[in-house]
Amino acid sequence: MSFTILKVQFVCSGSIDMRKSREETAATRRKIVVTASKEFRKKGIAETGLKELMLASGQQTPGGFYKHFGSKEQLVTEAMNYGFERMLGQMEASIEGAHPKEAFETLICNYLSPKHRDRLGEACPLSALGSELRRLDDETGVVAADGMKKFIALLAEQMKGASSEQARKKATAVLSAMVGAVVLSRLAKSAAMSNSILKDTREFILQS
Amino acid sequence: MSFTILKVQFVCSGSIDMRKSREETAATRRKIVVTASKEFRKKGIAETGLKELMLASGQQTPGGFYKHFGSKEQLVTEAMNYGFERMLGQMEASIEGAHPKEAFETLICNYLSPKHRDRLGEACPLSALGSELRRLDDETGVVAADGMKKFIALLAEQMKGASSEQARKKATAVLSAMVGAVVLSRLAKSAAMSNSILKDTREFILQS
DNA sequence: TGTACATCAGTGAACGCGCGTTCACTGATGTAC
DNA sequence: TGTACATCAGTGAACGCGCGTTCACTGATGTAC
Repeated sequence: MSFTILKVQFVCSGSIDMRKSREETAATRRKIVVTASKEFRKKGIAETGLKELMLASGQQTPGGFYKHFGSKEQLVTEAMNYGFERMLGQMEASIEGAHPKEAFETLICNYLSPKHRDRLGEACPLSALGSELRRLDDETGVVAADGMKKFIALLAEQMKGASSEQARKKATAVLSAMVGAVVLSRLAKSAAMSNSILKDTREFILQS
Repeated sequence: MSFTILKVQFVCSGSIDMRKSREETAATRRKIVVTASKEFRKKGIAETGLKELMLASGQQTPGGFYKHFGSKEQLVTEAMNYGFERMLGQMEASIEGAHPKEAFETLICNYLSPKHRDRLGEACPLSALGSELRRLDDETGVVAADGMKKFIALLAEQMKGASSEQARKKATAVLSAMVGAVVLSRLAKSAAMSNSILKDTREFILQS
């Protein structure tokens, strides 16, 4: 048996190590995007400060932020992009190999679930940030609009019975109901009301 | 013919009149609530400053704000209350005397219209502020949740064919689709896409 | 492979700015006689 | 009804605070020889 010690690093209380390896730098950048993506969805974009974000990403001070991004706006764009790709990726994974009808039901039931409602950090950006998205800069707006289009396309693909035009129209309305229901369920003041918004909308869509 | 001049007031460039009559004071307060209600919906709550709000309400400085309200939060609560009452009042007025089926269609078509989408200052607070509402203080949250409940009840009333329980369930899902569609239509980057979101959702609801 | 030096990720303090809020002041309104 | 005085809506400047952003500095990493 043989061990090769590539690197031994002692990290003390204060700031010891300065410049990081390229690998570590890339990891830090990724960490910031992922953390931002979650925090923005949880607390809102304007309400999430860069200092807080850097601390949550394992940094000790906010100053290093601008070694990775040109501005907060740029991070918002990247975080939004990551959020949509992550969500769409998970949705695609959840229906891999399933038949269209079953796949459609899986997508709707996962989206309209208490779990999705409650796990804001991992939630769909459309429902988590909905009304805020229209006020972001152009580039981020395009990212959000593209995410929405891809989501509609994913839903439409599971409607093999209908023509592609009919499928797109129904998928559009279904996504509207999904997003609205999750937004409203997070607004409800009682658990019963909140759950029933999800359930009523689920049944409405699946019976249509 | 006789004229009775009750009051002649010369308003010059600077600040001339100090203390206002009770009537004027009440008018100022009302103006602030109405202005806030519109600006919050247009630009977001965190993004709308008190100084800006006071200027838009005809005041010269922000200092007088606290003669009317204890805090910005209190104004948010009142503005939200006003916004919901106004919207629900207009909706009820729009279907006065109509038969249920026709009334239902009128509500859906007005809500899912380009006019409603574009006139943010007069829009439904649920679609204008949607995802922001869940982060407001408790009192405002209750106002929003009550507004949502009243909206569902108004929709349910127009479904005389179904049992009251069935009506409530369908109304809940229909409101979800309405709110979601308007949020998404404001996110779309092309007019065609935006209009089709409204149209597709309108047809989906009315065919259900 | 070993040494000398440039690079640059992260630190920590500072910057200007606009926010919500406070306050001394003003003077017409409203009240008491 | 007329006069004297207290009230208080609105003014305008100031407050502390946290924000996004900048910058001189540090020292391990990565590069050149």
